[in-house]
Amino acid sequence: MSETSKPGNFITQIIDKDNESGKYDGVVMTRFPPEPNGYLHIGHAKSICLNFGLAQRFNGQCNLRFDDTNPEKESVEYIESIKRDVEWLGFEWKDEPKFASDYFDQLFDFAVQLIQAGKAYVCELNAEQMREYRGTLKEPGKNSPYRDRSPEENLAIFMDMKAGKYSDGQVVLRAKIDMASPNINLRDPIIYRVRHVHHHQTGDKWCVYPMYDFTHCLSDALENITHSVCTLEFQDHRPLYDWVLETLQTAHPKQIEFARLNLNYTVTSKRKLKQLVDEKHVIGWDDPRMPTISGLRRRGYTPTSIRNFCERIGVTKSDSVVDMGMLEHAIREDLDANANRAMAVLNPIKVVLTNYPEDKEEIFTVNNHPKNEDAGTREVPFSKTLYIDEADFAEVPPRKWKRLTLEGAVRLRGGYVIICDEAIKDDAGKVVELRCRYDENTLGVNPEGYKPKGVIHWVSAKHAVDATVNLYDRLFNEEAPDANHEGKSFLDFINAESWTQITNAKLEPSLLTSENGQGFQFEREGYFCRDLEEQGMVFNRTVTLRDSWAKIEAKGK
RNA sequence: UGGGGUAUAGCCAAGCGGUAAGGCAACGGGUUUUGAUCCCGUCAUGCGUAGGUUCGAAUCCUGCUACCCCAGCCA
Repeated sequence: MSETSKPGNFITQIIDKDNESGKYDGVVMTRFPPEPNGYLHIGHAKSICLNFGLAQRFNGQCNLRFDDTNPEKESVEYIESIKRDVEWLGFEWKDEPKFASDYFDQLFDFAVQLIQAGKAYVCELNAEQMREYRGTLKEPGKNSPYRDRSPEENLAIFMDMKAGKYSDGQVVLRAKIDMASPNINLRDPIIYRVRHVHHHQTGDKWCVYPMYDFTHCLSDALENITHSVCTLEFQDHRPLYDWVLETLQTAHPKQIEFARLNLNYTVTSKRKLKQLVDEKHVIGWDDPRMPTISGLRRRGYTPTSIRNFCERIGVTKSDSVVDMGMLEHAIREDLDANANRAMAVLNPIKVVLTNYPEDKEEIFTVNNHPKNEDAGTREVPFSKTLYIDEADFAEVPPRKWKRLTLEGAVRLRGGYVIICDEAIKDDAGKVVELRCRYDENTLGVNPEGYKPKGVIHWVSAKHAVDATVNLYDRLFNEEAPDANHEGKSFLDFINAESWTQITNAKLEPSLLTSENGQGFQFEREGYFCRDLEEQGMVFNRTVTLRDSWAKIEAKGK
């Protein structure tokens, strides 16, 4: 049995069985094999956690392998981002990253072997003819007229293909399997095509490139992978995976498929994410609203939270849609336990303490974390003029209101109790300033026989640090933006309010020394992180706090 | 009768013939200088459906239904 307390899944059960039968001598080898044609997203995180997690659990190792057989769509930018994201998630791949293109020579030799064994042939049908000959889902295909060429002739042409004597699309190499197979993948699948394009790793060495089905299984075999874990849509490819390895008599990893991650209120398809970037619906792959690893990182998600999330959603073969609330829970859980608290006023309104001396200043020492004393304390300056949030004052308070109101008292977090005497309004009737009194006997203690119901956050006006704060919300206002909505594309469901920028937020001065990427809880507001890229005071809202007041308020109406 | 898969609560998910774990969400209540956290409690006589086998079935058998994937020289 596996030696870990972490919950298993159907794959760990399979490996447990393999180990019991001594099938792999107990040495488990997995791999994470992205094509470098985009940035990694939360769905990849599931696969990464699974593959690297399996290796850890069974004292094995996991390779990072770039499945780079279609160079037109790929780039080194993507390769670099993928390495960075896997590392950031906290995983270590075995040795150097691998590339399917590292094996192009060997793959070519394997193809030659197939030709010599009469198991592959060069076909000159064009794409359209190929489709016709393939048959349909319900009807068998028919043999290509080129199917019975001699191995000698096939080999000669294949060599010419490699030598560049054919143009793109003119000829392909096909495995000779069964055109009548009910599994379309077995109807003489193409294993090599001619593509006169530059490759980011091999340059201009090749003008023939192997297809996924031929490459993947052999790459796995060459790397001595024991368990090749992939997503459900490859189930139908497994017979082909097995056919290639059996025919070529190589090592034979076991392909196991699991259900890919779907999250509601977002999209997790590289194609759609790329479209969002290319058409500038977002500012880039790392836009904090994107479900990409880099977007989540910039949003303030931690590696721990993403790993916990992946562990919690489980691994099965049933299609499912995980609630975004699960992901949000994971980051709240981590940040609540580990992020320092700070005060930030997002929509400031001025408060003047009429009975507080004009030039007086005090410094309050405040705990950085309500439970974790090791987090230490910080100093928060106090003075006669403060900012509080607009939302924390109501001239006519609703039912169950606990915040500031005319003639009402409220505690300033970490400071005094204040009472509001007057609300000054502008010509439009909007409250622009509050005149309040403070109770000098309430610092750290409650007034005799009385306890204010509410506590609000604040910042000393004189000491406040101006900041830009980005408030993010879900990118789509439809649960299943990719589902079939007649005549509508997922772009039609982009949430216009997914990004709100506040440029006049007031922060407590301790935040001046924060670092890029550092996460905080702005008390009573949510979790925020200092933006990774911007040099100034720019904070991104990672996620709001749970808000039971919103529910009470909604009920009252 | 193309082939391959999957069905357990609003969502995710354990379960592997012995009488439905856990998490998220939701809903009550308690603590609280964050309407946060935390704590306590409620939430499937029911496992897609209809039969069958069995002392006993979510688990085994049979039939049905729904949903997902496959006809790229993409992965």
